[in-house]
Amino acid sequence: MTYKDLADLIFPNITKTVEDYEKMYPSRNGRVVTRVAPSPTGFMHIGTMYQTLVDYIIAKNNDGIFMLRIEDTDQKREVKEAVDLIYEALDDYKIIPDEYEKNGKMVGNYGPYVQSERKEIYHAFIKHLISIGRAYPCFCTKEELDELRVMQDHKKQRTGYYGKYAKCRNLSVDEMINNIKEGKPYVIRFKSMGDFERKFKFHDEVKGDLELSENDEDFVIMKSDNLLPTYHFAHLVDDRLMRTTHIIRGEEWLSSAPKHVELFNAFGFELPKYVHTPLIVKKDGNSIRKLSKRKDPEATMSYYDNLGYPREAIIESLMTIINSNYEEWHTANPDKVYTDFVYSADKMSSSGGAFYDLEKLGNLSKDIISKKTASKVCEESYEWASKHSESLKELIDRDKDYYTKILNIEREQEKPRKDIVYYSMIEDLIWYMYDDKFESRNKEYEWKNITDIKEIKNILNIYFDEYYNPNDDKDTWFNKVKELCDRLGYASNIKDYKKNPENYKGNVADISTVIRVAITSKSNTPDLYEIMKLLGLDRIKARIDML
RNA sequence: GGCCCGUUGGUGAAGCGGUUAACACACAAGAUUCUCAAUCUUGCAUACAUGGGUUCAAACCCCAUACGGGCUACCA
Repeated sequence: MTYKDLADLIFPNITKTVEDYEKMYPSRNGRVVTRVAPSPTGFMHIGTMYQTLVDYIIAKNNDGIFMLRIEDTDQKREVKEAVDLIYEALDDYKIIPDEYEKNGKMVGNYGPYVQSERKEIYHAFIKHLISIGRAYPCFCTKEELDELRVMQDHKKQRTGYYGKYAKCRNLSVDEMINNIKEGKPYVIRFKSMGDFERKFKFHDEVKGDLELSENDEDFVIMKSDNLLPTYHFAHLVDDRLMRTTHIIRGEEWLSSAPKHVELFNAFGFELPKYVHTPLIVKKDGNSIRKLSKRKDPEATMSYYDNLGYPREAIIESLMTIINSNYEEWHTANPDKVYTDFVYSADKMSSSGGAFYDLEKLGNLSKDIISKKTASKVCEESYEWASKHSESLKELIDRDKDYYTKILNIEREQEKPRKDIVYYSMIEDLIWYMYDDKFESRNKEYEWKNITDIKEIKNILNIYFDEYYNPNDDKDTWFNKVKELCDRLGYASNIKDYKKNPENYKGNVADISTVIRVAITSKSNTPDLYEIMKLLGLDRIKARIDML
C-alpha cells in the first residue's frame, strides 16, 4: 500500500487536483489583494474594525482588491446571524469589499468566500499532501495528547506533537489504512521536516527582519469532527488561491508564522507579505491586556453605535493608532478622505499593543460634529435616534426645522461650538428648548450668586418690561443687559467689578445668569441671545410666570 | 516552564548613531462684551526600564537583568 492508496481511501471523491485549482484561480497580475477574515462569533470587535481599515487602506492605496472572507471553520463558536452582523457593520462604515459573498450571492471570481463552503478545495490540497507523504492521519485520543503534554511539561520540554513524540507519523501506511477501515477517528496532521534548532529569516512588514525557529510540529490541518481545516491550513489554501498579497493580522499570529512558512514551502508557493499589527489593548490595574468583549464594553463596535458616535470619528481615531502621522496628514489635507492617506507598515507601532483612548475619540468626535451643518447633524442624529432613542426621535419628529435651529446655535461661525460628543447626549443638551420637557423635567433652578427670589423677579421684571426687545441684534441686546446692571447697582464691566467688588451688588455675569436660569433652569447653556431668539418672547414670558 | 515580540513624560507617540528628544490628548495659568463648550497665549512634567559594553559621540548598535505582552488547542 502506498501514500496514494491512503489518500484515495481518505478522500475517495476528491478528483480535482491542486493544479486544477491553481488554474481555476489564476494569478492576478501583480494587483495588490487584501482581505479581512473575521469569524462569525456574534459581535464585531474593535480589533477587527482596526484590521479591516488596514486592509482597506492598503487595497485603496494600491488600486487593489479588498475581500471579505468568513472564517467559520469552528462550528462550536459559531453564532447565528453573526455573518449578517459583519456585513452590516462594514456597510455602516461604508467599507464595501470588492469581493464577498452574501446570502448565497457571490461577488468576485475567487470564491467561495465562506470557508465552510470550501471543504472540497481544502480536501484536494490535503489529499495531495498525503499522497506525497507530507501529511498523515493521527489516531491519538484527546487523553493521549493530554498525557503527552503533562509528560513533556514534567520533563521541562517543549510541549507539542513533534519529532519522537509524533508517534502516529511512524505508523506504516498499512496500519493507517487498517485503523481507518476499523473506523477509528482521526485528524490529519502535517508532517514537518523542520528543525527547531534551525533559524530562518522572516520579514514582517511591521516588525522588520526577524529570525525565527523553524517549525517542527506536526500540527493538525484537518479536524476530525467536521473535516474542516484548522486556521493554519485554511490560511494557506485560501490566501494562495485568492491570491492575497498582504496578510494583515494581529500580532498573536506571529508565533505561528513558522508553521505557515513551512506549509507554503511544502507546496512550493511564494510567500505573501505579512503585516502583523499590534493588538488593541487596555490597562487594567497594573496589567495590560487585550480588549475583551466580556469585560470591556468598548471592545465591541455596538458600544459606539449605541452611544451614537459619528462613524468618521471612529475611523479617524482608529487611523491615528494605525499610523501616528495620520493626524498630522489630515490637518494638512483637510479635504482628503482617509483612503487617500498613504499607509506605511513600518510606521506602525511595533510595541506590544495599541491603546484605544476614549478621551481622544471624544475629542475627535466633537470636532467632527462641530464641523457638520445643522441639517447634517439633524439627519444623522435622527437616523441614530430611530434605532436607539425613542424620545429623541419623538422630539425631532415634532418639528425638524425647530430642532435644526437649536442645533444651529453657535454653529455657523468661524469656530463653531463643540459640545456634542455623540448623538445620545443631544437630548440632554437641548431638552429645555421644549416647553413640556421644561415644565415637567426639571424644577430645580441652578441659581448661582443671586438666589433671593424677590431680587430675581425684580431683575426679570425690569429687564423684560423696559429693556428686552426681540428685534435687537446681539450687540444691542448685550448693551441693554449692561444698562440694566448699571441701573440696579451691578457692575456692567467685569474688570471694574474685580477691582472694587465692594462697590457693587454683583456683576453682569450674575445678571446674565439670572436671565439664563429663569429661562432654561440651567446655569450653563449655549449663547443666551440665540436661545432667547429661538424661544420667542411669549414662551419666555410663560416661563418667567412659572417662577 | 519553553519560544517570540516589546519597554520614550499622566496617556498615545515621533525618532533609525550627533535634535533645545517632535506632535497630539490630558493637565495648569492667563486672555476674550455673560455661563458653559470652545478659541488664543503660556506653561507643564527629574520621558528614553536598569546595569554593563562598542563608539570621538548612543533613545537609537551589542550583552545581561527586570518588567509587560503574545504563542505554547481538533480556537481563530
